[in-house]
Amino acid sequence: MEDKDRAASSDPTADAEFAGDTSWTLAADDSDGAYLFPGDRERSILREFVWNLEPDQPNRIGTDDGLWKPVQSSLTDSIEPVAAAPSRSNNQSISSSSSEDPPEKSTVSDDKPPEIPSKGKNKGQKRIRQPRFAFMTKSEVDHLEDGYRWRKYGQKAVKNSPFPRSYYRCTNSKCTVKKRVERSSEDPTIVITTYEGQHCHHTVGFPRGGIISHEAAFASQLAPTMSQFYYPIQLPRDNNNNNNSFSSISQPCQAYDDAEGGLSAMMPLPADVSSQSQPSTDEGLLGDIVPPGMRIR
DNA sequence: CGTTTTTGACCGGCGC
DNA sequence: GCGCCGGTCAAAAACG
Repeated sequence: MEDKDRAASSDPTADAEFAGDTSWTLAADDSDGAYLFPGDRERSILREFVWNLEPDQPNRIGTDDGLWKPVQSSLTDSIEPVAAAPSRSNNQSISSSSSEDPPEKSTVSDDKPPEIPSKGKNKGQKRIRQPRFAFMTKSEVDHLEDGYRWRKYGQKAVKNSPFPRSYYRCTNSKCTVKKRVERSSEDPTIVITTYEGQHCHHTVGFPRGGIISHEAAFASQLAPTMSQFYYPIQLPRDNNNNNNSFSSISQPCQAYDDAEGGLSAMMPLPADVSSQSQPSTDEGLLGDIVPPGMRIR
């Protein structure tokens, strides 16, 4: 059916040089101000990925020079990650619900009765999305290196976009973090990366330097704290941004309270990361990372 | 040979 | 109820 998928998934290896030209924009939940995007499509994409982005946010600031500016959403202090589930009627907070599955994702290994031909995953069990956030990266490389290892588990054609969307899962068997990557249909040089969940383990390290990347920090710490970490200056609403809310959404692979480390295996806090990761020479990984609004090139 | 990617099918939610 | 669409599964292929 969906054979349009394989459309033009740009060869990542082709233009490695372009990887140096990488700037990014973050879309977090409104707790720090939402970064809006040049096109409605991207905006809608990110609205879906991100909690609480106003549906009708009128103040989209997409300047001609391509500068995307942080916009204060009208949602002043609803940093509740509860709204992660878009428009569902369930009002339970995601606090302790680790989305779809029990840790091991119960692959086929378990007890899959042969009489169930379909992928009868936990039926009736409503999927509760984990906290997500997305950010945009100007890069020719689709899948940016972030210090974690990902396995691709799916690719779908995106409606109204020539570019497919790729789905990745953290290869750590105990980690349920997912990531999806797609290109902006309006600006093919922009990669929209969305993380869902939080890592409960360290990065595998980088080939050069072993620096924890910004993206990794994104993935593990999620929007509120992270954005504070990255744009301490740009955030006008820092006082509103009580990071306490973060604690409620950061669940380091809860349910994995095993020897692997649990909390102890968590990523360092962004503050720590900040002090040790100035990826000045990592152009091959995430490229030059600049704060939103400081687009390079 | 183990791991990852590819890819068609399936499933569930949502809008009409 | 039906169709669309996003997300996931899983077998097969590709890769190292």
